[in-house]
Amino acid sequence: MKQETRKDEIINTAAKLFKEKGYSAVTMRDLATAMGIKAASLYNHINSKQDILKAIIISIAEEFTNGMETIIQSQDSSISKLKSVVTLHVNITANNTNGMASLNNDWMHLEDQLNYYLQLRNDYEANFLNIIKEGVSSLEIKDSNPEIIMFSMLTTLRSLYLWIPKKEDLKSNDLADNLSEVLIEGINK
Amino acid sequence: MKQETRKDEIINTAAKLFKEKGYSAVTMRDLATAMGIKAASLYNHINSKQDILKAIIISIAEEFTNGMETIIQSQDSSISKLKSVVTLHVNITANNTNGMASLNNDWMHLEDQLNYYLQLRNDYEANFLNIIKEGVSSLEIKDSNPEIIMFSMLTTLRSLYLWIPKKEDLKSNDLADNLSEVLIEGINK
DNA sequence: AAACGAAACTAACAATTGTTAGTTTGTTGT
DNA sequence: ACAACAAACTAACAATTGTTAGTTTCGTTT
Repeated sequence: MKQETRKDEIINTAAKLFKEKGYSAVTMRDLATAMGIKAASLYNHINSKQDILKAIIISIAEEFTNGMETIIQSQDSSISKLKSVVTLHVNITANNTNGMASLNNDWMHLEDQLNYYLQLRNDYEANFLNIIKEGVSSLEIKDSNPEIIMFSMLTTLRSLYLWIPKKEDLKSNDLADNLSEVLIEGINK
Repeated sequence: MKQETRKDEIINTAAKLFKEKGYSAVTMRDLATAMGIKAASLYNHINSKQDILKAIIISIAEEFTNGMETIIQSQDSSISKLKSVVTLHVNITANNTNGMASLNNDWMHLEDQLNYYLQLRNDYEANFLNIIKEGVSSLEIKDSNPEIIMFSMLTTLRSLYLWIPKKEDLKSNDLADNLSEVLIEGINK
């Protein structure tokens, strides 16, 4: 663990506030109050409000990109790859619940980095969809509409940030296993 | 179809803008420009920005409450009830895609009506969970964690507003059927 | 023609926004 | 004791916010 700088504290506090009210509704004075300082003091550590959002979102988006890269390069079966994707989401979300809220809800308020973010997201979804299509080809996965399958899985995974904090008792591994079971095997007996 | 009043036009336009940038980031001047008038003119038709949000969210929330009421009073099997819930979400979302975005993302900016909204949502989720638990009891549904099942289904259904506009070709009935299949039967062959 | 009402307008307001400039405080290493 | 530096402060700014007051426009009804 690297030691947390004052800048990191600000970014983490901001992520928490952004989760509660969204980027636009959080003022620099709100953030300063939460830090126990005055708004102007924040600028000793950060360049702008926008820079905070950028720091929160882009780092997580790149984590997903890197994780997906590893998964598609593996020689696992499609089902096994999908389970890895579930684990990837559970792990990243468990490590940065608040940041995931910004990624999900405030990405459209990115300015300079918006196109870069969208490119990462599009690539990620294309890779996700490919895993499913390969699974259909290799007869591992039912021949349903692959986009519906991806949509269903991805939206569930994207909403984990809302759910993980309520279930602290449930270990990450257990959650990933249970989720994989529900998403892949279904619920019908 | 009742004929659309000017007030309705404003509310619908607002819902569209709220979907794109969120309630807090949309100004009354943005809304006025989208309507082709000046900001002050909006107040001939609505009382406040907050009232617009209220009008969007509460009516949809009550639609869900009423729909759920009908479902739990039926004598259908648990699986059949779940399929009805899927259909309920698909229909309401298809009818008011933009409003669903506000319901999902901007409910926390409700002021006077926040507690009422939260009560409706809690009751809805409790009913949803009960259907699943009854299905487990009656051996219709696998004995997985019922909360994980609900979480997975509900977050997928809540995200439909993002997805339906992209798939105009897919008919509502087909979408509901496909989604039920994926959510209930799983994807594993 | 007169009156009415719906719906737009101009002009302004008080409050809040993100941010900057310049200054003070307190700790740390020499 | 002193210099250096990180990190806080006060005070202010220009722009933007939701909203109000009062007025004008114009088609419909009397």
